Formats: sequence, C-alpha cells, structure tokens
Amino acid sequence: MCSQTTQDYLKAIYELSERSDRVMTKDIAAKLKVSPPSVTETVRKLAAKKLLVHKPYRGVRLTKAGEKIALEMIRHHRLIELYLQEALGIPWDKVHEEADRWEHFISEDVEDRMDEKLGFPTVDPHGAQIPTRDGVLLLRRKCETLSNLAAGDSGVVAEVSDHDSEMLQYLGEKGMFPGAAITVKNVEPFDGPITVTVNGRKHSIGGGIAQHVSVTDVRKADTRKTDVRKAAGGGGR
Amino acid sequence: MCSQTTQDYLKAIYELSERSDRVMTKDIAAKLKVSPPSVTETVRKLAAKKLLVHKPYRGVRLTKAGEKIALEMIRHHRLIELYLQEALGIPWDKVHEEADRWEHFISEDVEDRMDEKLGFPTVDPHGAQIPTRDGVLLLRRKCETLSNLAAGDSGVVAEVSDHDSEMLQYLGEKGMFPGAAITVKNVEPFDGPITVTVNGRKHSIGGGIAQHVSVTDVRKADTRKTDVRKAAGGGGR
DNA sequence: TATATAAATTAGGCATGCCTAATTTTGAAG
DNA sequence: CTTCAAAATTAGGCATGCCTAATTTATATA
Repeated sequence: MCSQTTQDYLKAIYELSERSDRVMTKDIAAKLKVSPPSVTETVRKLAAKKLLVHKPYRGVRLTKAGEKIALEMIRHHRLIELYLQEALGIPWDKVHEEADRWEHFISEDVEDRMDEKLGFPTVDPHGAQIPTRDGVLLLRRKCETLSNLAAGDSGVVAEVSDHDSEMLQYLGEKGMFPGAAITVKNVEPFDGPITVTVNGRKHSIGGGIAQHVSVTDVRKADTRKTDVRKAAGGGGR
Repeated sequence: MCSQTTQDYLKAIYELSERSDRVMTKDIAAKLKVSPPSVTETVRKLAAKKLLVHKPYRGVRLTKAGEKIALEMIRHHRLIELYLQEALGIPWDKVHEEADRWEHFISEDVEDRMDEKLGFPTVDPHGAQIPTRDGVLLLRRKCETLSNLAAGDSGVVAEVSDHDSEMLQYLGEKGMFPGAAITVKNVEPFDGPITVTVNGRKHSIGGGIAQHVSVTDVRKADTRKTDVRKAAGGGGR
C-alpha cells in the first residue's frame, strides 16, 4: 500500500492532467496547498516508485501504475460522496470534504457494499463519472461548459465542479443539479452575467461560475455562433 | 485537534485503565504494538499537553481532558461498529478493524446522522456501552465473566471482547451474541472446558475464551460456591 | 540575441513517530 | 541489606513530509 500523501499527489496529478497534458509543479502545489519544493521532492520519490515520469522543469505524467491508484482514489471518493448523500442525507455541498478524508481508509469490502446499496451507480452527486473497480471510466458524454453556450441554446446539466462548497450551495439553491434541464436566455459579453431558465425558473449567474457547469445534450439555437466566445471564456494556458 | 497517534494512545490508555489503576509503559507498548521507548517518548509529549499525568517508572493516568478525547474515540468506534453491521451488513467479527480506522476521520456531523439512523443506540455489536456525546458512559450492569460461573448458573450474555476477530467468529457460530440466554452445564477444573447451553444448543468452550465473555442477570445455582475459582480463572496482574 | 521573469530545483531545517542499544530504576527474593 | 531481573528510560538514528531561502532553468519579449 502507499501513504495518504502518495494517494493525494497521484489523485491531484490525475485530475490536473484531465485539463492540460503536462502537469506542472506549481499546479500540483496549488491544488494540494503545499510549497513547490515539497512537490519537487515528493514527485521525485513517486518517480522512483515508477508511479509517474518526471522530466525536470517539464512537468510530470502518471504511469499506468500511478493512474491505477489515482482512479481507485477517485472511485472511492465519488462512491463515498454519493453514499453520504443517499444513505446519510449529507447535503451535496458537504460531501466532498468528508469524502476527501474517507477515500484513504475505506476498505474494498465496505466500498463494495456501498456500491451494492446504491445500485451500482455511474455518477456521483455532482455528475462526475464513477470509475469501475478496474479503474475504467465510461466514455464521456459530449459536454460543453455553460459559459460556452449562447442565448437560445439549451441542454441538460451534466456535471458541476465539486471543489467549492459555497458555489455548490449557491447552484443547488438555483436547482442546477445534474439532470436539470437548462436553457440560456441571454449572455452579456465580456464574461458578463448569463441568464438561464432551470426547471422553469429564471436565474442570472456570473460568467465565472458558468465555467464550472458542464452541459450535455446541447441544442444550439444558432449553429453559426458555436465557439464564438471560447477564447475569452475558457481558462486557456 | 490532535494527531491520530495521540488519539490512539489516549484510547489505549483509557481501555487499559479500566482493568488496572495505573497503566504501565509495557502495557501501552503491547497494546499499540510499538516499542517501550516510543511509548515513553510519546507519553511525555502527551503529559506536556496536559492530556495525562506521567510519573516516571510509575505509570500513567489520563487527565479529564485526555479522558474526554479517549471517550470521543470510543464513541466513534462503537457507533461506527454498529453502523457497519446494521447499515452495511458487515459481519460482527470484521467491524472492529474497520472502525479502528474510521474513528479518526469521521466528522461529528456524520456521526450524529449515523446515531440518528441507528435510533440512538446504547451498545455496540459486542455489547460494549456507547458513551454519550458528552463522553458519559451509562452505569454498567453488574457482570461476571463466564469463567467465574459454576455449573447450574445462568444469565444473559452482556459483552464479548472485540479484539480477536477469529474468536468473535467462533463465538458467533455458537450464537453467543449479547442478549443470548446462557446456562452453564458443567465446568472442568484447572481452566478446563466449560459446557454451556445457548439458545437451547449445547457447546463446550475453553476456559481461556470464557474470560472474554461477560454475563449479566446471573442466577446462581448454589450461592455458597460463588467466587470459588476466581483466583485461578481471573487474569490477575 | 540578450535579458528579465516565472517556474522549478537545490540546500538546509524542522516536527512527528518510530526504532535499537545502553543505562537506570524499581521491587522482589535471598 | 544485597542482588538481580524486569521495566522504564536515555541516547542516538531513521523515514516521511513539510518549510524558507537561494540558485538554476526555461521562455517570452525587447
């Protein structure tokens, strides 16, 4: 087995690598809230254990072995989140923090029983896919961030970033849970507020927060406008 | 908050102090499976934090503050054991090991919800009392160890030591759960086997294992014989 | 191409907890 | 009262992870 620190690093690196191909020291440091030298040091140890490949000054990439551990953690995390919500009634904006601790010490046996109680679910309360026991993620739905949609577009909320509890609470109050039907009514330029209808109720949300909401089954009102504001809205590199 | 190590030491010392008044270094070392020098060192740090009083060469005693933390851990542990059994169907001989990890990480919020789901229980699957949230243990029932009973005596199984999974499995197969009616049919001398009837079924168990079973509501067949073999049967000091 | 700046790394430390080997203390038996 | 064995402690180390300060590297821009 590997230490909790190892598990945290591998999970963080996996999650960062979903966004950018090479994961840099400063990003890991920011995500784990440790200093960059700590990351360099720990990363070297993980490289020695063949859990990742480290090219100095060029970033890091997980090996198959490292990815396997990361996906185990992510499976634990997401199953636990759902279990906490479904079985114990913990609100969706609180489950992440608790799961971040539980994921390290839950046994496979207990996890299997939770999985069974939940009816072998495929997504967590925030809409994120739960990897299988073999560490496989089902094919992702085609999603766009809400910030990429234009007035008139509509779809279904697919996933919401789970890292900011207050944001989740805010989105929850507006009914923006995975599965909710959403229609964009108006988009102000320059990352301005986006007006949407969710479950028939109208809301205005900031352009920043809209980047954290993924929408699937998107129906475009006007195909020509697709991707128009991508450069401004997407958090480039 | 205090470290997992601190929590483990305080809990171990609390549990040892239930048996003997002064808790010695070697007993803590044995219970936690660490070396005696490690205990001396850690105990000194805990004394500096006013969680216990350490008289060198004379043993250790928890302060109120230390006892409070110990009882919190024990409450976590026992509630979690019961939850694992009731909600997830984990067998009673497996819950201890899992709870030993969970007790350090569970939040008060989740614990309260488990408590509620379980209907505010007072004993865990092994019959041990669950402390209240304020760290209070209800008054103990008058118990005797099975090894102290004589032929003809009967009572109700109150509690079974939870530390040996194999022993628990063995006792479970014989139906010796808390609450089971038990009658002693025969006792062989010199710690020999004890023949008992549990739920109408007859079993022979070793005198050693009988020390780990507490019986309450004892009805003596012959009052004169009470305590006759105590010196031989009780695990002195 | 030269250079400034951001990012990463090296250097040197600290805290926690664990270990073995050596020494000291206690307390029981002669 | 001496002696001795068990228990406890001191001495000296090790591994893990974290830190700040100083240095090196990469790279974008003048």
